[in-house]
Amino acid sequence: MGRTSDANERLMDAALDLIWEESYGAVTIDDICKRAEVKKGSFYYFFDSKASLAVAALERMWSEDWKPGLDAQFSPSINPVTRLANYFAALHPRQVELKAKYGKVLGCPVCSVGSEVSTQEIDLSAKVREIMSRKRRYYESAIRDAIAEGLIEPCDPVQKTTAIVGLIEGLVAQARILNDPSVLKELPAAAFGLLGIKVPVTAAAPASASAT
Amino acid sequence: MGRTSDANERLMDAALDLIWEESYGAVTIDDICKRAEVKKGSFYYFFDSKASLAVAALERMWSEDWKPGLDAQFSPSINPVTRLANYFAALHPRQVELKAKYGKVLGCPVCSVGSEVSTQEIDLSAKVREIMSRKRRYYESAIRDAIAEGLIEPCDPVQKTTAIVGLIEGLVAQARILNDPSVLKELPAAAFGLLGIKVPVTAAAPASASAT
DNA sequence: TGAGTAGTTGACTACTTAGTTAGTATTGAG
DNA sequence: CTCAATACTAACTAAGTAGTCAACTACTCA
Repeated sequence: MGRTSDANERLMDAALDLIWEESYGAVTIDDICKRAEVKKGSFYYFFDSKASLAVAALERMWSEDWKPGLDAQFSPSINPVTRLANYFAALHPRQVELKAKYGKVLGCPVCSVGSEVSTQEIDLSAKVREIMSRKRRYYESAIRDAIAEGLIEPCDPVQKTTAIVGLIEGLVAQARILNDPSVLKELPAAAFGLLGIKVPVTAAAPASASAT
Repeated sequence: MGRTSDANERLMDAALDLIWEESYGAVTIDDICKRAEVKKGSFYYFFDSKASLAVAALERMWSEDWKPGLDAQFSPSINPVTRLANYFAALHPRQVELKAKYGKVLGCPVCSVGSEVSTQEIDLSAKVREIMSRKRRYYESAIRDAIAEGLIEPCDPVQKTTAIVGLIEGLVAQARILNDPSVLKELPAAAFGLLGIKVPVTAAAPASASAT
């Protein structure tokens, strides 16, 4: 039934890259079309606006890139403290890699876009909140398991997760602003301090995830 | 000698407000001129570009609003742990107040702008880094004093400050994204956990600062 | 095979934006 | 009072921007 195309995927990829490299507001529909090698008429064939493209692009990023990696890293088969330790330890090399590839520390596209558009673009910020909430569940579940197994001292896992998310986001944002991934080296120790663990369990798994 | 004016100050105030309420990229020079009731010709009489106006506006915000408040709150005459406790405790009511005034949680303009423009606008992001670095010194000094006075366990104050800054920024950003100041209620406990203090010294001073 | 459908295109409009300029108004110092 | 420094303005240009559309193309499946 008719012609096939991957132009919509090229558009989502181009949009995500550009928004990540620059910012949501700095990227125009023309820029996205140019990078995706798609004419503007085709853009409007697939999407209503830059905001709706961004919503689709973020959802795609979640399901294609983030979710699979997080499912593996936060597998309940892994010791909950190890899950967290591996995840925290992976953030620094990840941003180093991004800096090597793009010349800049790019941080987290979801948080950057979220902070930028939260007072406008309601559909897009709803999607950002949705993705952040999905990601939160991995941390929260690990923290809950750690408490149940007596690996960390009892606490409210919801509050602890909020603090952990804040710490991660904040350090990642700092790394972007300073264009310096090294602040993320503090993350494992700081996060474990926050969780009330003195000696972090040193990572055993291969690490290297694509999330954030 | 010649005509006097406060148009440049009106422009800086308008720019800061608009950028804070929306974002750097979403605000145009025309918007700023309209809010400041200044014609565009006058804008270009005082400033070269939106970026140079933003640099001036941030510097003005620092010297007029932030510095005086921080100097008072972080006075060396105050117990260092109390300095931090009061500061942490003030962030939640501050964002509540902003939400009441503007209808939205606005977060921190410096961090938001910094994250948005860090990969472009080099002068503006240099100014952001400068202001963040100035603010950092207040925390760092309090942490150093607290260590010296044996109020918190010995640690590297530079690393601890990085973690504290990350936690604050991250929670403030979350509050903006969720349009909900209540995540900041976690800040004092989380920050003290990070610093290795079990029972935060309850605030004694009047609180209410304008910073962040 | 051919017919309908999914996708593509370039040229178009209407509008917004940054930035310029030539001339005008206001002020304080002398 | 006056004149030179400072500030202001309306009207302008050139470029960019979102969004539209009618005609076109190539694919798939019946």
